[in-house]
Amino acid sequence: MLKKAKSPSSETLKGPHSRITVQDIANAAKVSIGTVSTVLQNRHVERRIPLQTVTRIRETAAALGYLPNINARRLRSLKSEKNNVVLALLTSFEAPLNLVSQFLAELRKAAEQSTQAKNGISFSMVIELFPAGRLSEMPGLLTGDHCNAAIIMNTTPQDDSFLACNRPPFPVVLVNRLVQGYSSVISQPGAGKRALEILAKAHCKKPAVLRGNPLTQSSQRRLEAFSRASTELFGYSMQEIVASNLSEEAGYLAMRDFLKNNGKCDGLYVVSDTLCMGAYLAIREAGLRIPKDIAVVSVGDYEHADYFEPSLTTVGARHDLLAQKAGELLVHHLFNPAAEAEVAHVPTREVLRASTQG
Amino acid sequence: MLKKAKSPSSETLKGPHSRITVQDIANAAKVSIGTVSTVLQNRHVERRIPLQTVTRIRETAAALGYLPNINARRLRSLKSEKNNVVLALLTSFEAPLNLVSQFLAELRKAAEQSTQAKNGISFSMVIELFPAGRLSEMPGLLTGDHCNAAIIMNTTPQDDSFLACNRPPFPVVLVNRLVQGYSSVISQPGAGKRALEILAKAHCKKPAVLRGNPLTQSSQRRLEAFSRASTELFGYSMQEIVASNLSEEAGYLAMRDFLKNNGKCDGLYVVSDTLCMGAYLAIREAGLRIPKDIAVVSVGDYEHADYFEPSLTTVGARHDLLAQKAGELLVHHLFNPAAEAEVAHVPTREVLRASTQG
DNA sequence: GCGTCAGAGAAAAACGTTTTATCGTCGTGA
DNA sequence: TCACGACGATAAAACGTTTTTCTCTGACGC
Repeated sequence: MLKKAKSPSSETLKGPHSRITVQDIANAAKVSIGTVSTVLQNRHVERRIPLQTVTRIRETAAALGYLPNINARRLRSLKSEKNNVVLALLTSFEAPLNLVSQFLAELRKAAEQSTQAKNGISFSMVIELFPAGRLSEMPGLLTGDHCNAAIIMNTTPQDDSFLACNRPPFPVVLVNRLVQGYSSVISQPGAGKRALEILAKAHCKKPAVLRGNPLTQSSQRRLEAFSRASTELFGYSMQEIVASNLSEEAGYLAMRDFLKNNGKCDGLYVVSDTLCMGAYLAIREAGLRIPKDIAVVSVGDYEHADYFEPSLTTVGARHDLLAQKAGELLVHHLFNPAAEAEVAHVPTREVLRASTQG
Repeated sequence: MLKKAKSPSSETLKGPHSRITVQDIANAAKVSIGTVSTVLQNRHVERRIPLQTVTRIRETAAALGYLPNINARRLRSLKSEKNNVVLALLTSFEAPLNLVSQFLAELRKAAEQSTQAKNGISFSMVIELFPAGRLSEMPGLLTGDHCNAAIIMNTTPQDDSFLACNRPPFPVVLVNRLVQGYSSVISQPGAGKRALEILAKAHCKKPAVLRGNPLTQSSQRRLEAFSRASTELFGYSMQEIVASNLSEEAGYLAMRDFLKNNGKCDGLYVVSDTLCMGAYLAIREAGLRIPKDIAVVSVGDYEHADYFEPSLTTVGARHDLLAQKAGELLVHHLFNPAAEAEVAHVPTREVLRASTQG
C-alpha cells in the first residue's frame, strides 16, 4: 500500500516475490535512492538530511521489510574490500568441527604470508556446512560464486564421486580423501600397520578393530593396512566390530555386545577416540583390564589420550601438519592456476602410553 | 606487458595494485568482456567460440592471475540467488567449535521454517571466526556488508564492551552474554547453586571450584551463584583453583599443584568438562577416590560425562535449547526490525552420576 | 539588487560481473 | 543477385548498492 511508482526507471510493476530494494523505499518515501542509502547507513547527519526525512525513510524501510543485498553492498563498498579473495572451508554438518578452526587458522596464515608477494589482496574466510552426502546441493559449488578457493573436508563416498564427475571452477584441496584430479592432503598410510605392530609387541595374538559406520576413507585405508599386517604376522585377519556411528555411545554398545556374546580379543584398534571412550567403559564393565586383558590403540583425534584411564596409546594423523599443508597447497593453487594436482602425504604421530604397556 | 588499453571505457591506466578483471583479460586477449565471461564459465561450446579463442583467453587469464570477484558474480548470478539473505555465526578462533554446528543447524531450521511465511527468500549461512578479544577488527561488522544477521558466540569482556559501544547495523543475538541493548540467549542462572547443593548432599563440607582463565561470563555467573550458596549453607565461600586456560592439561596442572600444596577439599565444581578431564587424572595420581574423597560436579559441555571413570555428574546448559532459541530469536529480529531486544533464559539440565554418589 | 552560502536532495557514475540482443561476414543454394 | 543460416563476436543492459557531483531553493550580508 505504501508502494507507488515514481521514478521513471521503475515504472514496471514488481513481481510479488521480488525483494525490496532501496529503490522501493525511495519510491515509497518520495526521495531518491541516494538519500535512502545515506540514511540507512546513518550518515544522515553529515549529509544534513532533516530528521523528519530520516524517520520517514526509516519507517518505510521497516514497514517494507527491507533487507540489504549483501553482495551488492560489498561490491560497491570500501577500497579495502575491493581486492578481496574469499577462501572457504567446506565441511559436513555431521562431522566434528573441532579440527576445522585449526585448518582455518592455517589457511589464513598461508594466505597472509603470500600476501606479501601478491600485495594489496585481502582475504576473507568462511566456513560452510553441508549435510553429509549432499555436497552436490551446495549452492555456488559449480558456479563458483561463493568462493575463490576451498578446502573440502569430511566428505562421504557419495560426495567424492560427485566431485570426481563435477569439478568446481576454483582451486580445491581435499582432506584425507583421494579423488582423481584433485589436490589433497592425506595422512601417511601405515598408521594401521603400526597399530598392529604395537599390539603385537604388547603380546597380542587375537586382534580386533572397532570402527564406525559409515567407514571414512582414511579409516578404511588404516583398516586395510591393519588387516594386511595381521595376515602377514599371524596368518589371519582381525575381527571387526562395527559401531552404528561415531559416538561414544555407539562405541560402548558395539563393544559391550561383542564382549557379551563371548567375543574374545586381546588387542583392540579403535579408529576414533570418541568410539574408544565408549569402548573403555564396556571393557571396564566386563571386568577386563587394559592392557593386561586387552591392549588398546586409537588414533589421537583429540588431545584426550593422556587423560584416559589408563592413558591411551595413539597412532594417528598430525592434524597440525595436515592443516598447514592444506593451507599452503590451496594458496599455491590459488596463485598458480596452471599447477598440477598434488597429493601431500603427512607423517603420522605415534605416542605409546599405558594402554599398550603392561 | 600483455595489457593494452583497447576498450574506450578503460583508457585510464590502472593502478599497480588494482585487481585483474575480465576487462583486463578482454583487452589483453583482444576480445570483448562478454566473450571472456562465457569462456571462463565454460559455456564456450554453446556459444560457439572457437577453440583457439578459448585457449587464448584461458591462457591470458592464467597469465594475468585472474581471480573473479565473488560479490560481483553473486550479484549478477541466478534468480535463485537473487533473494538471498546471509546469516552468519561469529565465534572466536580460540573457543571450541563443537557447539557451533548445532547452532548453525538450528539457525537454518528456524530460517527455513519462516521462509514459508516470507516466501521466495533463500538463506545462506556462514561461520566467521575472529581472534578472541578482537571482534572489533572483524570486517563488515559495523558496515553491515558481510551478513544480514548474526549470532555472536564466545566473546570476551573486551568484545562485549566493544559491542556495547558499537551496534552493528543488523540484528544480532548473543549467546551466554548479557550486553545492554542486545538480544541474547542465556543459560538459566542457578546451575552454580545446584552444583553446590549436589555436593552438599554428597556430604561435602569443603567445596572448591576449578576454573579456567579468562573467566567466561557464564562461568562467572555460575561461580558467583556457587559462592553465594556456599556462604549461605556453610557460612564461608569456596576455595578457588585457577587453571591457565581451558585445556585438559591446564586442569591437570592446576589440580595437581593444589593437591601437592596440601590443598584440601572434599567437593569440586569444575566449570568445563575439558578441565575436568585433567582434574580427574590429578586426583587419581594423588591417590584420592572420587567420590569418596572428593565428589566432582561439572557442566556437561560435551557428551562425555557417562564415560568418565567414575561417570561424571553434570549440571549445565542445554545447548540444544540454547541453539534453538538463538535461531528463532535471530529470525524473529530479521523479519521484525522494530522488535525489542529480548533475553531468553534457557533451563539447565542436571544429571546425577557416580562422581557424586557414594 | 546581487553575489554567496547553506540546506536538502536528485542525478549519475561507478563496482565487476553475466546475459541478451545485435551485428557483420562468409559461404551457399535458389 | 538475393535471401539465409551459421559463425564469431560485440555492445549494452542489468544486478543493487554507495559515492560523488550537481542542482535548486531561500536566506543573508553588502
